[in-house]
Amino acid sequence: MNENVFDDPRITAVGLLVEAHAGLTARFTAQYEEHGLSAVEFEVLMRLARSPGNQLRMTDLAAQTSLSTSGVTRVVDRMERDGLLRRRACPSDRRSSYAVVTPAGMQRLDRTLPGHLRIIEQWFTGQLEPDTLAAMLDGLRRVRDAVHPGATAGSTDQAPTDEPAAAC
Amino acid sequence: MNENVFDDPRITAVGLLVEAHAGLTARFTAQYEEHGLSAVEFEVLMRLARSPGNQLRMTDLAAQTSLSTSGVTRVVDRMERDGLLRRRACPSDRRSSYAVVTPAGMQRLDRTLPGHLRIIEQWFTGQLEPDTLAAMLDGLRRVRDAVHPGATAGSTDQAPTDEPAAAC
DNA sequence: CGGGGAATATTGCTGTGGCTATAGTTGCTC
DNA sequence: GAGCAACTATAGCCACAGCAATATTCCCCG
Repeated sequence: MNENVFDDPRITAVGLLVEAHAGLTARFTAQYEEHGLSAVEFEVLMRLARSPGNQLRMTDLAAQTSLSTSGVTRVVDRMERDGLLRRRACPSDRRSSYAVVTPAGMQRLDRTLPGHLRIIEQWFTGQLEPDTLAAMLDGLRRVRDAVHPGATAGSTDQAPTDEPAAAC
Repeated sequence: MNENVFDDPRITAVGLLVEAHAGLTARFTAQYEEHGLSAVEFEVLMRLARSPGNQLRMTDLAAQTSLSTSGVTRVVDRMERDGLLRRRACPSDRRSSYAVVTPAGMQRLDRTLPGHLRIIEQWFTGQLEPDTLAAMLDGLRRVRDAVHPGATAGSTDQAPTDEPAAAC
């Protein structure tokens, strides 16, 4: 039934997009692993490094990545074992703990980023105008927020959004 | 060390892109699962449905998706159990077996595609000109081929590329 | 106070997928 | 024709991540 749906050019576009998406994922993953990182580890490292003090509470880290809280627990376990991260208790709330990037972690990230940039340049150069790229990233971000809210700002109703809560 | 790398606008762009990429993946995955499919299951279904006879050898299916051959074995196991696919022995080569989409599988794909198209439209509409989209998809495909060759054509040196080898 | 509900991190269980070994098949060479 | 290398699919073992349950801590309302 419905044998020729795929002659529809829109369906072909879906195929191309899925294929392209898978290809980009594979490319990124390969580049991460050249530097001994998995995709989620890179994501974690980048999120932490973009945060004040290079640290984030476990819950916030989960909200800002594609991981669940239990996933964050285990990734941080591994990365702590590998010396890229360090756990730090929050003195003002003994439930919370912070994941902090170690110097080794920052160094690893620094080593990984140039190749990453190279992929992106090689990918976009001559294909998109900067304005179009900006618009596309905005569109993507909006789509993302519709599904995974709280990625760009603090996620909980507590307020470590600006400052990590005093000495925390 | 190197505390302020992330003030570099290029680094910000990397962050946005990674975030956008993760967001798009999450959006797609959520839509797949609305219809009881995982991302790889959708990929498999689409690949098979785009192939002549709605079928593909296990090896070729692996080459055209982001899965290994053992991964394909297990996904086909599940989808066969769910009635979306069917295994079919190849009479001319008793090593090979085909995965064929069942009517139920085609129906499932047909039900999933409209929502998928809706996401893509909602995502691109007003953001990109058709020419730019085409150029970007081409660029993505080139990047993909550099890492995961053999995705768009037959992958082995045998020749089921045009016709499924006689009665196969 | 103090008790109940919310929040936080972790652990057990399960499902999934990659890598490697394995068994069966094919084709090529001598 | 026999032997051998390549190919195909699968099974075993491992790593990884989500969901649900759990323990601890916090906060608020009485």
